[in-house]
Parts: sequence; C-alpha cells; structure tokens
Amino acid sequence: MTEKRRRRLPRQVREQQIIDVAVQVFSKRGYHAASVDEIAELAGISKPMVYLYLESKEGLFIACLRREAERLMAAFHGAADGVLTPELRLRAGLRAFFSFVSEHRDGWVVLHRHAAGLSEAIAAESAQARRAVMAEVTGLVRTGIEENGGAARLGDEDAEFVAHAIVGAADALTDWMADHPAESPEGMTRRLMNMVWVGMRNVLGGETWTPPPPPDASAAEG
Amino acid sequence: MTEKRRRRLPRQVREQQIIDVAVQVFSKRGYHAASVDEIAELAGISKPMVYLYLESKEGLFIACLRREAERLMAAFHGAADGVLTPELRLRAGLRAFFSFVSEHRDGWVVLHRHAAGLSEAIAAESAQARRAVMAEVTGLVRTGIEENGGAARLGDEDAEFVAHAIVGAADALTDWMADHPAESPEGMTRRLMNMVWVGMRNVLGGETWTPPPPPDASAAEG
DNA sequence: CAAATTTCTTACCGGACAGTAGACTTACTG
DNA sequence: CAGTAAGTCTACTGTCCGGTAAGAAATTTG
Repeated sequence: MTEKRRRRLPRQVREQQIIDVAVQVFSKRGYHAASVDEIAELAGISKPMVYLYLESKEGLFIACLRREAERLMAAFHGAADGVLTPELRLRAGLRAFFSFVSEHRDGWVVLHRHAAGLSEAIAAESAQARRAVMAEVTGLVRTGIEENGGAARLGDEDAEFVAHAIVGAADALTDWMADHPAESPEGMTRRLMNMVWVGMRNVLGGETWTPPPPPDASAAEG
Repeated sequence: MTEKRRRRLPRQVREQQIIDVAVQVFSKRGYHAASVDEIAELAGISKPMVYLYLESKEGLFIACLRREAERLMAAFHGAADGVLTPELRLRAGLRAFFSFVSEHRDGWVVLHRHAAGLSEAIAAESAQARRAVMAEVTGLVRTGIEENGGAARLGDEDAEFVAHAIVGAADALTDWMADHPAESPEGMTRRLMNMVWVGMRNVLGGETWTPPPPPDASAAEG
C-alpha cells in the first residue's frame, strides 16, 4: 500500500538504480543467494525489467563489477595524479582506497570477495579488475624501491610480494575499520604506511630479519 | 559400470569421508552453488546418508568449518608451543599458517572466504574461528611490543591493527603462493617477517613515517 | 486525439535442489 | 541359520528461482 505510484523513468536512470540495488543485495547475500526478484522489488520495479535492461543475472552482476571497478580505479588514479614522489603516491593511493571502501563498502565486497568460483565471464571480469589494482600497487612499490636504490636487492618478485601483502592488509583492515568508526581513512593510511614503509626502507638499507640464535633452548640447560 | 560395489563402512569413517569431499566442493563452488547431491556422489554414497549423519546442508557446512578450524588452531598451537621469544613465536605461527594453507588450501578457503553472509549459525561458527585466530596473532604482536618496551607508544588498538594487517597480508599471500609453487612456507614467512617485523622494530624505536614536506609543490615555484 | 514508442506488469514455465519416506542389504550376534 | 541392528538405496515432494510470453499503461510525436 505504500504509494503504488511508480513513475516511469528513462532507461539510463532505471539501469543505474537497478545496479545500485544489485550491488547492495549481492554484497549482503552473495551471488547465488541473491534473487533477482528481491533486487527488482527493492529497485521498485518488476523482474522482467531487470532482464530487459541487463540481459541475465550474470549480466547484472558483471555490470555491478564493472561499475564498481571503474569507480575504484578512478579514485585511485585521481588521488595519485599530481603526486610526484613514490612514497607519497603510495600514500595517496592507500588513502583513496580506504576512502573508497568506507564510502562504497558494498561495492568493494562485491568486487573483491564474492566474485570467486562463479561463471567464466564473471571470473574473467573480476580477475581483470584485480589485476589492474595489483599492477597499480606493484608499480608504486617498484618505483619506490628503485628510487631508494634497492634494485639490486629486490626483484620483480619481491615487488609483487610486497604489493600483495599491502593490498591484503588493506583489505583486511577494511573490516577493522568497520568496527572502529572513529578511524578516518587518513588515520588508517598513516598507520599502514608506518607499518610497511618504515620496514621497507630499512630492509632496503640492509636491515633484514633473521631468526636470532636460540638463547637457551637447544642444548644448554637440560 | 565403474564397480558398483560399495563397501559398507562404519559411521565414523563415512562421516569423515563426507566432510573431506564437502570441504573440496564447498571450497570450489561456494555454499549455495554446492549441491548435496554432488557431495554425496563424490563421497561414493547417496544423499540420504549425508542427511542421516550430518542433519542438514547447514550442519554439513558447520562440520566442515569446525574441523578445519580445529586443524588450523592445532597447527598454530603446535608450532608455537615450545618457542620462547615473541618474535620467534610469531615466526612459527606464520610458518604454520602458510604450511596449513598450502596443504589444506580448500579448508582455508571454506573457512575464511565462503562463510560470510550465510545463516546465523554459520556466521557464528565462522566468526568464532576468526576471532580465535585474531586473538592468537594479536597476543603475539602485543607481547612482542611489550618486550620491546613499546607499551607506552602502542596500545591495544595498535596491536589489533597490526594483527589484522598481518593476517590479511598472509591471507592475500596465499594466492600469490599458489602462483609461485617454488615458494616454500619458510620462504614466505621469512619475506613477511622481513617486511613486518623490521618495520615494527623501528617504529617502536621511534622511527615513524610522516609525509615529507613537499619539495616544490605547494608555494615555491608558481 | 491517434499512432508509435517506451516503460512496465501479471502470470506463468521448467529445472534444480534441499530434504524425506520407506524399503532393501550387508554384517554382526546368538 | 534366524534375528537384529547398522548401513545404504531408489524414488519422491515441495519450493525456490532464473527466465519468458504477452500485453497494459504512460509518454512522446504527428
């Protein structure tokens, strides 16, 4: 009874509405548990509209994937744009990432966590988005390494390793951030930079971690 | 035709077989896309057996969750058991984690990646497992901090932050590890310790990262 | 206002799948 | 070799859901 008057809207607008809702529902329930009926209802229309505009459930999901990936990459690029030094670019990128996630949490969840093990087309789309992000971060890390003269010490593999670790940490910290609303994206970034960059700087300087010799364990006392 | 002779097996054994297969299938397909029929067939029995022994699909999933969580925590504890210093315990824990994941990749995936957004019971079980792991790592980080005299500088929140970052990094690195079969759990551990612990050591020593003043950007040249 | 176009709906189909009823079969036990 | 208990199966039900057919209402256009 809640005001059955549904105004007709041009396709462009409806399509975005549908995608908006779909991102929320996919994020909350996961691909399979999300029903097109529910998405349609929350979008204020009926199911055939979804199929008319987005072809299929898979098509709808891919549209979500694409839009959120675009948004994230845009935020990423926009943030690091005029920034010159590698460490500041990494900082800017991380801050953009945390901002994006705190403002588009659903989008990030759909993009990153629910896209595994689905159809070939979805896997491809999602893998591409992932690869784009990783390439971005790997680039930042690599230039950072090179500018600090560590080329001899760290190779491509190491840059990749570090990039994966940073992205994984940032992703996990997303959950932590959700439990600590007082934390700003800036604060998160500062903390993570503190943790990672200082370590890298010193590793590049030659300070490595090696297991210290056991002080009293192996053959001293017993 | 493929040898229809199914030997009868005692409940205990069948139950484990079912769970073994279920972990694989759940990991590959996710909870909703996994069908009990497929699990039963791969386990070499028929569907009613699954229901007889595990109650429901949800019960089956929870059984998987529980068993894999137990295995992981056991590996974790076993590894860090006789190890005395905090940094070595963290090292041992990480190595155990990487070993576990490379040997029980399916289990880890089920445990960590597919358990979100499902029923209340599943969410509870999975959250508990997660919390146990986080508590473990947070403890290692905290003792590490305290032993290095950083208590004044880093509080509970910081230990939690670092723990989340480490676990997230480790999780993401399992993907990287899957693409680099030459990497041993030991190598992964050394790399990650290098990245994290050296950084922490120096942050504790007072070396923080602050955005360097812009060399020429803000108000110098224009 | 009538024709044409676009937006939108109701009502249905077919398949997949969680869960069950009830009987059959092998293996112990005496 | 009966009797019993544990293991197992075939065959079914009801439901949920992706997808579609066929047409009704609004909006634009002549």
